[in-house]
Amino acid sequence: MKEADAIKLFIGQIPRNLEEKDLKPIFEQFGKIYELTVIKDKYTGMHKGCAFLTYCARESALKAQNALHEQKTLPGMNRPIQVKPADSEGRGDRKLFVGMLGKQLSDTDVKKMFEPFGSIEECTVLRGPDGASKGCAFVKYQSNAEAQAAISALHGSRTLPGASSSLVVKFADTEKERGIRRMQQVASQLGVISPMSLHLGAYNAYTQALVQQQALVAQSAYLSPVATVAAVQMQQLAALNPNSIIATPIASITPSSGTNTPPAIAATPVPALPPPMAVNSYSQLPAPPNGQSASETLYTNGVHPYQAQSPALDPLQQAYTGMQHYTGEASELLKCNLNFVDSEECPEGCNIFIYHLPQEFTDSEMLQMFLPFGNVISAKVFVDRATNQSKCFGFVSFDNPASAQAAIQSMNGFQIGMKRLKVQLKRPKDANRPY
DNA sequence: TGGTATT
Repeated sequence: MKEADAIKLFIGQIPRNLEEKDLKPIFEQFGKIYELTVIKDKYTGMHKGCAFLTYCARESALKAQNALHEQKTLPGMNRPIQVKPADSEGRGDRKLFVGMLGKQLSDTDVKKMFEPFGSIEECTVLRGPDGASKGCAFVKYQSNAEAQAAISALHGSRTLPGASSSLVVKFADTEKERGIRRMQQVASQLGVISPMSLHLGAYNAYTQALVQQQALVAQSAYLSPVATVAAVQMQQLAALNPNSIIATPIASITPSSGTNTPPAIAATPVPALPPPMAVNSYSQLPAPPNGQSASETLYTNGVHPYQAQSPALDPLQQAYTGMQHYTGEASELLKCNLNFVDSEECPEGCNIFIYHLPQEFTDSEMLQMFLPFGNVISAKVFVDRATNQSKCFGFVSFDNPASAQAAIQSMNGFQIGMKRLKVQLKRPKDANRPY
C-alpha cells in the first residue's frame, strides 16, 4: 500500500476550518495519499492547525515538500504553509561529538577511527583561530544506527596519546542544547557567585589587605590611568555584587564628591557598607523592577522578577535574560580585559600561582579576590577531574607584570582560616624543580 | 605550578 521508505510529512499553517476532505485535493496532485490526519487536541478535539500526511510513494512526499513548503499561504493564515518530514521521521541523531582526541589527530585520523561503524558524511576536527586542534571533533554518519554503533564501540574504549582521559563519543548538542551551553558559559564568565561562600573571617583581613593596596594605588592615582581603571572595575563589580568581598574596598576608595582631593585612605577608618542602591546609582546600573538589588536578583533562583511576566520561558532562559539585563557592564568589562590578551601570549611575569586556597573557592571567587590588583585575564582554580573537588591551588593571569607583583605583595601569606595563601609567580613550564 | 573542548 505504501513504500517502505515512505516519508511522513508534517503540514503546518492550515486554517482550522479545513478538514481532511478539504486538504486532500490540495495534496493529491503530488501522488496517491496513504494517510492524511488533521491533528486535534487529545481532550477537546480542537483542530490544531496542522496535520500528518503520508504518501504511498516517497517521491510524492518530496515533490509536495518541494512545491508547497513555505511557498503559499492558505486563506486566513498569515504564514506560509509548512510541508516537511515529521519529527518522527528524522533519521535520528547521526552526528557525534568526539572528545579527548589527541591534539595532533587530523580529520583523516579521526575518520579512520570511525569508518568501521558506518558511512561517514562529515568529519571535522575542531580548531581554534590559529589552527590548533581543540582535541575534539564532529563525526556525522548516514544513519542513527551507525552513530549508535560508534558510541557503543568507541566511547571510553581507549585513552589517546596526549589526552587526559578516555575517548568521549556522544551525540552532538542539538540547537537547543547549544543555546543552553552558551548561556552557561556566559554565566560562568560573569562569575555569578554566592556571597555566602565567602568566609566572614577572611573578610576583614582581606579588606585590610586591599585597603593597603588601594592606598598604594591612590598615591599615584593622578598619574596612573591604570589605577582609575581598577577603581572603576571594582565599582562595577561591587554594584553587581554589593555583598561580596569587593564591596568594602570600593567604598573606601570612592570619593564622596567630585573634588580633586585624593581620598585619604590610610588615615580613614573603613566605612560601613553603603546600601546596595547607593552603589548602584554610582555606576548607573538600572534598578531591577521590583526593588531588589541587582545581586539579590542574580542569586535568586526561581524567584526571578520576570517569571510572572513570561511563564513560557524556561528557567534557564529567564535567568539568562535577567543576567543580561543586570550584568551588561560586567560583561563588557570582561570582554575589555580579554581584548588585552594578544591572542596567544601570556607573558612571563604576569601569571601567578596561588596555593592553599580554601577548598570551596571557585574560579570566580578567586577572580574577585585578585581583580583589585589589575586587569585579570584569567583565573583558574585547579579541579580534580575525578572528584570535581578543588585541589586548593590555582592560577591568575594579569595583563602586566606590575599587577602580578602587586597581587603577590598584598596576598602572599594572607591568612584564611588556619591556612596562609602562598602567592608567587607561576613557575615557567620548563622549570621542574619544586622550589 | 594549567586548559573537559560543541561547527
